[in-house]
Amino acid sequence: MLGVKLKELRETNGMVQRQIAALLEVDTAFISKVEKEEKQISKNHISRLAKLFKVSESELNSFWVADKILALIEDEKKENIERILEIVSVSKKIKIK
Amino acid sequence: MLGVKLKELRETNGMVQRQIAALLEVDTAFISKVEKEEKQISKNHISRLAKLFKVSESELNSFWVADKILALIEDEKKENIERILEIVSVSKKIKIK
DNA sequence: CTATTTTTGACCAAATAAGTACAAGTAAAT
DNA sequence: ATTTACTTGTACTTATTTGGTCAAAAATAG
Repeated sequence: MLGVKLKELRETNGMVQRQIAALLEVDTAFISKVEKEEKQISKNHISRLAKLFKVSESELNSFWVADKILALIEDEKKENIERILEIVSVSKKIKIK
Repeated sequence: MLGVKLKELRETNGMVQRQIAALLEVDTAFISKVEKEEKQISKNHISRLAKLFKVSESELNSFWVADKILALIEDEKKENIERILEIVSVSKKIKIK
């Protein structure tokens, strides 16, 4: 989710992975894996990326957390996921669209 | 969530922590912390607990995963949690009650 | 062709999470 | 009142995960 989004943002801004890597002070190989959703960036990179691409930091952050959740539930059956999200939303008193 | 549930199950079955600890082959102190939600049991203990208490394994498992998710989102603002769960449910094509 | 960008796989270090050790506390039973 | 069974707090160890590197291979562009 976030990886693909970051790749889109990078490309619409006409940048190459090396430039993103330089900004975050990480290896380009790592950026490649992030964009292919093989690895996740650490949370503290998000604000820099949001500033770079001029997008909402909390929106990027929401995708970051969503990715973590998706990793947690990836082996669960659909019916169980429904139940899990119900437990979470009830516990947090939240209604989901 | 799960810790409290396990404590209730243990008590309605008239058992003490030491017995649960013996079943899972862990320290009794650890069980105490699990019930106080200070630690989480590892996922592979769940089937043994489900059998012991004769409850649905997938229901216990759902609470286990929900606990993980709750830990992930505990610092997020309510509005962001709504957004995050929306992203997850859309991505998994799920409708939440 | 060759130079640059992206991808891959094996590996590593630091952080986090699961679990332990043990002392000390509580409550009940004898 | 003291033994016994059970629970909790703090601090420690161990296992697992995760964020990241390095070198080399594969695409892509010029």
